Amino acid sequence: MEIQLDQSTTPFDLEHTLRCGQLFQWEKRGDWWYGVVGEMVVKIRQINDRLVFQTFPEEVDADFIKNYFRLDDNLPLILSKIDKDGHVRRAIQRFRGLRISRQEPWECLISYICATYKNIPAIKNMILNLSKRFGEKINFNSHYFYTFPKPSDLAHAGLEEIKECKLGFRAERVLEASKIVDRGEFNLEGLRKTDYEKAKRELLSLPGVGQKVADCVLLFSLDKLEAFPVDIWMKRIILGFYQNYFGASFVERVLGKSSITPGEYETISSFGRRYFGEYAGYAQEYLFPLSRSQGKLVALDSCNR
DNA sequence: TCTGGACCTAA
DNA sequence: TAGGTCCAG
Repeated sequence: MEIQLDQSTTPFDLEHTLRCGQLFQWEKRGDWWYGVVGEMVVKIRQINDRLVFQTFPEEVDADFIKNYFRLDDNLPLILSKIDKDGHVRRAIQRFRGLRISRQEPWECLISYICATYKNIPAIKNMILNLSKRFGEKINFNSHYFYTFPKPSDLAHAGLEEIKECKLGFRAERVLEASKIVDRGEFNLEGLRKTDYEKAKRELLSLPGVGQKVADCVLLFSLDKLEAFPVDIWMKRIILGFYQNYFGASFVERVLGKSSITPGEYETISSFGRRYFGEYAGYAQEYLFPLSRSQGKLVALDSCNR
């Protein structure tokens, strides 16, 4: 199947989107990206304005893909709203077409509980291990793929089994969170129509969910585009680019250590929401890849001095 | 509220 | 060290 894009009204860049670090279930083989979305393996590539895709074992319509990649977002409008200064503008020019994806909340929650204190390759590995062990195997194009486990699959697993997926101290948090969701005591999907502040408070009650994980789940799976997750990279970027908006002692103190307190997190995150507005999450998503590019890191370092 | 330290592995 | 969270003091 195919989706015809109009880059002036519906800009989209599959490559930027799948490489930006939000998603952990995608892999490129040759010209094609393969990923697992829900119960489906998705094979997709972009050729200029055409998005070509195939799903297995079932066929899905274009809306499935449009929903997943948030092609319903008015990206030109969003980008114009977050275009507040030269820093974001450079990011926008460089990564134009990058979109936040609309992940399934449960998978997003567990993924980001696992992401604590790990790099992306290790996170991908944990998710793959969990899926291999507790998910369903799908054979497609002579490769095996694995769906993400359901809440009940993890809730009824043993702690040791989960630990064997290389989760380390995250295993207990994943197991406990799974039990709560599996018992029906936490309605993840319901948070979609709850406002940001309240939804965040509720998420924070789950084991393994602190402010950063909560903001990621809200932004990446529950349509809270104002959420502004602050990890160590975003801390460096914001305090590098926008240090004038913070006290000098705050900047020095927070940049000088590896972790931040809840109060410091809130200071930086609420600055992001206030400064960039209702689509702050998109600003975060465009700024984030700057931290992973060598050339820009040098610029960031010099900016800090 | 804030601070320090533990926490599992592996790229 | 790595895309933090949790617990005690």
